[in-house]
Amino acid sequence: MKRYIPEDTIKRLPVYLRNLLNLKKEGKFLASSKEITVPLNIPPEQFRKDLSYFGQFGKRGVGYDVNNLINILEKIIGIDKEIKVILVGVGRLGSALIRYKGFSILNMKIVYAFDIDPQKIGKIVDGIEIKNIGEMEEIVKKEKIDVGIICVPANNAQEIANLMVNSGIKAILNFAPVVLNLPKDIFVSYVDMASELGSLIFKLKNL
Amino acid sequence: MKRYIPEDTIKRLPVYLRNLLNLKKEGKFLASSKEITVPLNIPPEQFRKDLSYFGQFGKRGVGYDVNNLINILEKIIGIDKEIKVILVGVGRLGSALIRYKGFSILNMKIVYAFDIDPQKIGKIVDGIEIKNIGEMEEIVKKEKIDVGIICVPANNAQEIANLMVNSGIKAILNFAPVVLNLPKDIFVSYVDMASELGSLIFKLKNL
DNA sequence: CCTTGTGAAAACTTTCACAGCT
DNA sequence: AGCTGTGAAAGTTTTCACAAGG
Repeated sequence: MKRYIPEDTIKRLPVYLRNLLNLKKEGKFLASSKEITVPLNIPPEQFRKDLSYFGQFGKRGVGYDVNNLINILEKIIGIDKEIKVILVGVGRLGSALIRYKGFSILNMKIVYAFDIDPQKIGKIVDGIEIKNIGEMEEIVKKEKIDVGIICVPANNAQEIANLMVNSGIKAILNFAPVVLNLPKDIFVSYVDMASELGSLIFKLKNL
Repeated sequence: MKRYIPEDTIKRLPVYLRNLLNLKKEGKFLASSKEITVPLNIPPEQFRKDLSYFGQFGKRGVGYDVNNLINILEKIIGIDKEIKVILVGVGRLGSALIRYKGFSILNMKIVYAFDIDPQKIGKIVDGIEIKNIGEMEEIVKKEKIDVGIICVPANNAQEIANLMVNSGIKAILNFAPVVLNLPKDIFVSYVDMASELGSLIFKLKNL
């Protein structure tokens, strides 16, 4: 399967965007590929090549209009309008994510949170009422939400993922340390903190 | 710079290990590369190739001894003995990580946590006393700890990273959404949840 | 006949180097 | 003169396909 856009390019787009938002906050209106990428430890030609998959957005001899490029990247990524996200599993990690401010910078917002524990249901976390997992399907369908975050323990993650797919969720960010088995039209990403730390220790010990 | 072990191979090692630990718990003593990798959505030849960078651990026509391979992978990764880790920034996310059970499966343990907020210093989270960041250097040096997790806000992350490096930390897992500028003998990994979610949304909207 | 281990080929990604516009 | 945009080259990773061993 030949892909138009390299996977690694896709991963860098939100990083570029966040950095451009920082430049904007610093009052920059114009920036060269070098200025944009040096603080990211990415070579400028990587940035230019990445952008080239989508069009030509700079001015030769000049650089990039910061505000314009922010708008363009938001459109490319698909976050020019706020994206609604649901979260399932309001444990320690889940509630930390609900309160995490980093999502809103990229125009993404956790709008509903669900749990199975009656002790948690009804409580408010950062303005979000925790709802019974049984209500998820109806809400997701009614609100046409297609992005979900899984924060339940590993042994419940597959079950929750199935429920999400049945409800119409099309993209899942999974924090449970388990690989999910899903239809191939569903997009999944994994945040695997223990593996990440393990890889780091490997490098420390071996390289 | 030619590399012995591909970066992606390194990332998969802890994943293999965790899956083998699951197989062991299920009572499996022997497993083929196929049995090991199918639940991970990884082709069996990838697994065999990955292992081949380190040696020959299977029996042709038979498969792999689960317990033996667990020991081997733990040694390869460098977690055959428990690895001590420190954490800085005991906010919502930081305390969730202190309580996270997923690290111990891979023999890693957060043994000290630090913060700058006097309100937090002295409190106990999951058996770990939160200490003043000023005590970090001495403790890290005395205990010869070389892995640290950064969970502070983006604007403090570089400062904490510098402090870690001065204290002798050699590997950093950074949860702050900012790229760190560090000496090149320091290993860094990033867990960038918002970017991960952003990439997922890109795929959803574009692919 | 099953499954591993691995060179070689294919696929993919980054880096180079320079043409082209301002 | 300076910076972008991009084919082509170099580098890296995955997949193929099969020899070798139980």
